[in-house]
Amino acid sequence: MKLPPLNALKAFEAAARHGGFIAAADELCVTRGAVSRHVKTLEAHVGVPLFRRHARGVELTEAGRELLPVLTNAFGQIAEAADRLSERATDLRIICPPATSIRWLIPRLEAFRAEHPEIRLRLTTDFHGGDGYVPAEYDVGFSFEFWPGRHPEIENRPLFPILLSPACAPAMTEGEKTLSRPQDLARFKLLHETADRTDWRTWLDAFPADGLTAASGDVFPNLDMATRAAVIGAGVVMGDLVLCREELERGLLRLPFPDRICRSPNGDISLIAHRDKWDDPKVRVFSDWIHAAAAVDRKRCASLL
Amino acid sequence: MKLPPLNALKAFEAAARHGGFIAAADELCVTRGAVSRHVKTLEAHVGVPLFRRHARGVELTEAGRELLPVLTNAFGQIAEAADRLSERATDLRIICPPATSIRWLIPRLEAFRAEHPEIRLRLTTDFHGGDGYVPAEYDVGFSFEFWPGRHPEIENRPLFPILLSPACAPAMTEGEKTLSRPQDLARFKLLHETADRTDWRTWLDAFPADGLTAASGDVFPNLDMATRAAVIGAGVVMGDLVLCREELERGLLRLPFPDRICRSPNGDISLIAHRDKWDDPKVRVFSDWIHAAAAVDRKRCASLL
DNA sequence: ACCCTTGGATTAGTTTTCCTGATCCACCCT
DNA sequence: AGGGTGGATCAGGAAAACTAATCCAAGGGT
Repeated sequence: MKLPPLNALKAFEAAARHGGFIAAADELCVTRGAVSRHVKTLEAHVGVPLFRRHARGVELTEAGRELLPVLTNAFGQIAEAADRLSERATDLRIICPPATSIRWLIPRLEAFRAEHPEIRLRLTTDFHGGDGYVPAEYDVGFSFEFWPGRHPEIENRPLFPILLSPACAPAMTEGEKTLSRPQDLARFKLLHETADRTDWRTWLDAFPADGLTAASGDVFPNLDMATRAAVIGAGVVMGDLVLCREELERGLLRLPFPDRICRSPNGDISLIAHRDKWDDPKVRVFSDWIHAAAAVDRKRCASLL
Repeated sequence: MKLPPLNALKAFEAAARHGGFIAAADELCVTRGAVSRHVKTLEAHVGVPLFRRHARGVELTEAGRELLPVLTNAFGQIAEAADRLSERATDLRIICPPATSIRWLIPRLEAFRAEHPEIRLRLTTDFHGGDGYVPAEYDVGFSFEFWPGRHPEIENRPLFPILLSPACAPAMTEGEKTLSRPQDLARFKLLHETADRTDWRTWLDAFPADGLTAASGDVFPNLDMATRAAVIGAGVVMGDLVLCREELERGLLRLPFPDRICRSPNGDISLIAHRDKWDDPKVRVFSDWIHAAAAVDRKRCASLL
């Protein structure tokens, strides 16, 4: 199991692949003499000739023909792995859940790209898989501040709070059958961002309403879609005041109970990353930039409570 | 697809596998400083740290953990291929058909081994496959001098002639129903070394006997077994005078027609090898030795005709 | 038959890489 | 606090790889 000189192997592989020493020398940016010597070294090491020399070019021997594919394959795998690693150095891989991504992150990313063109962003808009954020696949993620069972080596840095209050289309708060008291909610469809209905449960825990539970209503795959459903009058969503700010400002959604705002028990929306990742310069740049952007929302939230 | 420095990769692989630079340095027979430098070179090349340095030893980063198995696998494949090539340098791979092997080659090989302990022989006793002698698998082979469809790059070097004459157990040539004239063969079972019965057809072409054809008789997988069947009185084999010489001398077989000896149309038993193989020193040594051994039989044959 | 081109081998001398050995440093363990 | 372990660093020297020039053998073209 003693490995031949690796550079000689590389030279042979190039020569065999090209069918000539000159072409190989060209690829390796050396002279043909260097290739010739490398091949000779390798032949001396394994003890069998790998090329049959003719006046006009070389031809692989049986032994050489056996060796070539192994080397081409091995070097290919190595090059591929090295490339993947290099991508880590330049690319910043981000994972962000749908609503936060489409409503908060993406609108801000263009400015980041303009300021830091040297960092190539690769955003995945999705929930974290069953195992949560995986350091091997993503450099940073957006998630809750608190999450049961999160790996202890993963650190989070809070961005802005999650403020919850029911939100609905303006038409619902007008006319006869208006939505003005919590009890009125029983007459409307509740819109849930998850099947477990934690959104409404949390709010109803903070502000109980007679006989009202979170059990009823329609379920959506994420908060963005539940919010959009509320905009088109399908029901009342448990709005995230940061993420649905635009609809509130444009009058597409209204808060029927603006003094009944509670915070998610999962804490703030946060940047999460493996302990070591924070030392990575591109992660530091991104984190700093994102925190500056989030500071605006954080201040807005403080004025709401 | 630019490959990192290969020696740095090797150093990293050893360090990662051992979990420490000192152990790696030990394996590579260098100092730990050298390993440290190699790893640093590699890290600079791919742009990401591969080890997390602690006061007490190192630990792979996510990136390093991704790279290690690729390298271990790639180097393993290379080492394996290199080993196989090295075996070609020291081993002499021979293929020889059964009768020639057991009756001629093997009895002589022990002497060769004693004279040339530096050459490791690997003998395969079998017929050549459908494609004939394959240079990729065997250095030299024993075969007929002439063989239709043999690759033109394969050269043969004749060893000794194939002399054919019927042979049978002594009892058959004695007593009443004796085997003394060719016509008497009709009363005995013919023993064939192949299903196509070329052995007897060849001899009957040379020495026709009234109404006698090679169509009848028992078939054996090879000449050795057909000859052994003749010794125990199962019938008359078309004996190869070189290969059944021992039985003839010990009186276990007799030639009922000692003046009716013909040569095989396939020419002599020969050493065959790919054109280039003959330049290989160990092939040359073997070939010279075998030809010297065959010269004895060649001379004996000359006196028989 | 001649020359010319092509492609590899060889070699002396230089550049580059690699390694050593010493020293330094950080931390753990007692 | 101090000894021990494991890695980082650096100057100097050994080893390797490379270049450039030259040589050589075999086709191909005229």
